[in-house]
Amino acid sequence: MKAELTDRQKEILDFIEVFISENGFPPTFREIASHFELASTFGVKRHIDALVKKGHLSSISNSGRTLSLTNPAPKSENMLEIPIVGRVAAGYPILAQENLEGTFSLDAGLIRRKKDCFGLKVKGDSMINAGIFEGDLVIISPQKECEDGDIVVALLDDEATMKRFIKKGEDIFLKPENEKYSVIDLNKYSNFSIIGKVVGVFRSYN
Amino acid sequence: MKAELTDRQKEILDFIEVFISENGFPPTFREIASHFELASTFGVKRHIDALVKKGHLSSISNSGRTLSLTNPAPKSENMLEIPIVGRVAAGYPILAQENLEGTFSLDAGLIRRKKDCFGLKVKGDSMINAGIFEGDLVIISPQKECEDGDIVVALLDDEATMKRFIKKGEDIFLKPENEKYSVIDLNKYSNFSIIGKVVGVFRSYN
DNA sequence: CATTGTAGTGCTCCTATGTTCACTATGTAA
DNA sequence: TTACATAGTGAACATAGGAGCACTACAATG
Repeated sequence: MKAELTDRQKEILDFIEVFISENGFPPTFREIASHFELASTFGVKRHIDALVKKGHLSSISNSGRTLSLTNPAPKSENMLEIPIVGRVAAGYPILAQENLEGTFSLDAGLIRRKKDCFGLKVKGDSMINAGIFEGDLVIISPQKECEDGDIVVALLDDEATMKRFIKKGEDIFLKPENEKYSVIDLNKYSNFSIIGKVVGVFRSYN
Repeated sequence: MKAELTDRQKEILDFIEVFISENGFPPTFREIASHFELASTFGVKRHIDALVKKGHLSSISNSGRTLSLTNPAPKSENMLEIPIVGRVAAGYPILAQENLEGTFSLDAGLIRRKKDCFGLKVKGDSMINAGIFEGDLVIISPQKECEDGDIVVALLDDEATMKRFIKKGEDIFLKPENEKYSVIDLNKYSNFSIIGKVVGVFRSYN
C-alpha cells in the first residue's frame, strides 16, 4: 500500500502528470519550481525524492528530465485491436493486407480467446435466433475444431458460412438459427473446414 | 503529405518511439548516438532536424531531452471508456460511484453518440427478437426524448425497463421484442421517464 | 568529371539541469 | 518549551546535454 502523500506532493504529482500528457516529456526540477513559484530546486527535489520513495515516480540520478510516472500500464495495453476482414474463402489468407477493411479495438477483458481474432461483418439473417443480425460485427477466434453448440465460421465448397455447430454421436451439422433455412449435414461434405469460433458480437445503432 | 524519410531517419524515429514507450521520457542526442554507435551528436542533430522539418518530431531548442513525437493521438485517446452500472432507479444517480460495477473500453468509432454513455447488463428476455439476450452488455446514451423505433431504457413506477419505443400519432408505447410479453401503453402511466437510448450491444461467448 | 545528397567525425563552447549544504519558517504534538 | 515534520531559500558546484563549425567519405546523378 503506497504511503499517504502530503498536499504539496499531490499537487506536484498532478502537475507532472499533466505536463507529461501535454508535452510528451517530463518537466525538470526548475520547470516544476517555476510553476509553483519556488525559488529553490532543492525543495522540489525533496518532494520528488518523497514521491519516488512512495512509489509514484521514478527518475534517473544525475540525468536531466527523467521523471517518469509509475502508473498502471496505459489503457491501450489493455486493448485488443481486431482486424475486420472482408471475405473468408479457401486458399485465401484471411488476414492478407488486401482483405482488411479496417480495425476496431475493445477492452481485452471482454474477450477470453484473443489469439489472432478477427472481425467479420455479418451478411444474411441465418442466425437471428441467436441474436446475430445482418450488419453485426462478429469476432472470430481461429480454431480448426469446435464443440457442440459453438457458433462457427466454416468453409463449404469455398463458401464461408456462419452457423451453429451441432454434433450428434458421429454425425455433425451446421444449424442455422432461423427457421427459413435448413440444417446442413456436414457428413455429405468432404470439402469443408472450420475457420473459427464466434467469441463475440458487437452491434451499434447509429 | 509528409516528405519521405531516409532509412537512417526511419531507424532513428523508431528508436525514439520505442525509447519513449519503454522509459516514459525521450532520449537525448547522446543516447541516440550511443545506441547507433555514432561518435558525434552533430550527425544525430542533423537527422533530428530533418525529422522535425518533416513533421515527425518536435523539440525545444537549447533544452535537454525534449524530443516529442507528433504521432496521431495514442490509441487510448480513441477509446471510449464506459462505466457499467448496476441498477437504474428513480432518484438514484446512475453513475454514482457505488452503482458502478466496472468499466470497459471500446473503439470510439464504433459508437456515434458518446456523451455520458454507460453500460448495462441485460436481465430478462424481453428483447430477444431484437437480438438482445440476457447477459448482453448494452450501451446506453442518456436521452430524455427518443424516436419511434428506438430501443430505450425507461423508468416506469421506479422500475427500469428496456423496450422498443413506439409512437403512433399521440400515443406512445413500450414494445417488448418477445411475444411472451405485452406491449406497455405509456399513456396509462404518469410516472415514467426515458433514461436513454440503446446505441450498442456487446455479447461475448466465453 | 563535377555536383549534390546523405552520413558521419572531432572538437569546442554554451546552457540546462541535478546535487548538496547550511540555513529559516511554521505548525503540531509531547 | 522542546522536538519533530513539513516546506522552503540561497548559493555553489558538477555534470548532462544542445549547438555548431570545418572537415571527410561515399553514392547517385547529370
